Amino acid sequence: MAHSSQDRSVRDKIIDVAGDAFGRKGYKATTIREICKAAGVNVAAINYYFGGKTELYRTVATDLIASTFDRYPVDEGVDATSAPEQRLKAFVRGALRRLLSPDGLSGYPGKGQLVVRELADPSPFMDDLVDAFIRPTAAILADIITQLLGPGATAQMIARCQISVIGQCFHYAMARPILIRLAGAMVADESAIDELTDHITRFSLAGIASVRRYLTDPAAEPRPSGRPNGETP
Amino acid sequence: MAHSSQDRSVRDKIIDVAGDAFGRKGYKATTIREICKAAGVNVAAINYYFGGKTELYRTVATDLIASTFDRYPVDEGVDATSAPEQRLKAFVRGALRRLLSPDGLSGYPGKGQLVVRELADPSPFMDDLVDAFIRPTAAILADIITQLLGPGATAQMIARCQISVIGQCFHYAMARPILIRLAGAMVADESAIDELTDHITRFSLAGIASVRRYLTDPAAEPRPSGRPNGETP
DNA sequence: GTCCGTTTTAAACAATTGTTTTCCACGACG
DNA sequence: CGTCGTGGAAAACAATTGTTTAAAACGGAC
Repeated sequence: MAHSSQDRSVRDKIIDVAGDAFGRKGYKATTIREICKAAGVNVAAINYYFGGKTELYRTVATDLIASTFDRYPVDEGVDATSAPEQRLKAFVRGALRRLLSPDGLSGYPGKGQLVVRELADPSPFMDDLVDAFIRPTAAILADIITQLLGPGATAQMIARCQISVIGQCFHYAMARPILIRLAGAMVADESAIDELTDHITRFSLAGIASVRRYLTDPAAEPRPSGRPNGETP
Repeated sequence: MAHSSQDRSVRDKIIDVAGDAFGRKGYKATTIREICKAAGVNVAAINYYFGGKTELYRTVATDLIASTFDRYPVDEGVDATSAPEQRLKAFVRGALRRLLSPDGLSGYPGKGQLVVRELADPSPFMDDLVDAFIRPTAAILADIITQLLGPGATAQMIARCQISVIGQCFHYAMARPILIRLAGAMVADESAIDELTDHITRFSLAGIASVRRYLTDPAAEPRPSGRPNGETP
């Protein structure tokens, strides 16, 4: 029987190396010879173990996303009975961890870029990934925002707030090449992620509250930002 | 003398077709034979007119971004003397137009995807593009946000608010494959862009105001969102 | 009409790609 | 010992790549 016992070392080594290569250069630009050279195995090994380059990529991508969601759960232990503000904060922190942690989905340079590439150039099995990981995650965020917006919120309002929240998180991962050029190296240790979490949560809670006010009273548009010194004329 | 008069038709045809191809499949996966076939020219034409595949790509990418920024200016005619709220709204609308307009930077499917790819896999000349287009744009947004935050805002605060604003805009372009799968087809006509502009501006003005309040009084954290019925106990 | 530079064409080129085939090593089991 | 099957290695394979070459077609100037 094939693929037993210590095959794992070879198989896993290939997956590990391939993740880095696919992440750094993309599917098409990555050659199996380059992967095999880095992994110290023969070119035939990939067809032997995975059946082809395409299947190897599917394995790598699925493994990477699954393990990342496993390591950084969506709700971070804050369940649906908590206050929505707490849940939002946990959600944001989880998203940032998945995206920005050195071992996460946008680790740079390396396998994390694979997810960004997947967005720019979806694989044939993008639908499976969306169903398995994105859709449940989006549902949780929708639930949180629905609570924050209160009754009367339209589906469109909820969707837009969802994107406003998740877009802030994603941008750090998606636009990393730009951000690095604009502001220098990005650090993503635990404390940096915590600070970003605070900012995005604060920003988003206020944004959602503003949308809620608009929902309640569409006539009253937000005032020109709070006065610096709280004197009211 | 080379490249005179009606060369433009051939050259422009190649640029047009190549933009679509590079956008749809990426640089590496796009073959010059495929471009030439679609353009109805010989394979040698690309080396003749552009000097090679790489230079063709550089031409296509630069042309695309430059023409888009030309068509949709950053400030949309609202200059630095206007109220920062107005300027922010104009900035957001401009960004959304550049990104989402059918002839814009993320037209789908087609040449627009090229910009998203550029972020996932920066070309050697990404630096030039950042200097020419991104940096000035970011500076304008930074100026607006600085005004909104008032005196005392740190560079880090400004930068984070910048990303919070632009991240909301970019997400519609970057995550389009996901958004389509989650919510169905995306429309991006003028009225849809206007509605998005209103949402993002409202959301962001409240977010920035909240950061400003935190700047003034770090102890007072935002309350758990406004009460549905304005009764105060 | 003739000439000359420009443009276009078809063919060939060398390099690289993913995949397949063929062969060798080696340990288990009868 | 012999046999067989599994895991791995080199080589060969067919297809495709970007690029170059060399010759033909074109179009105005004189």
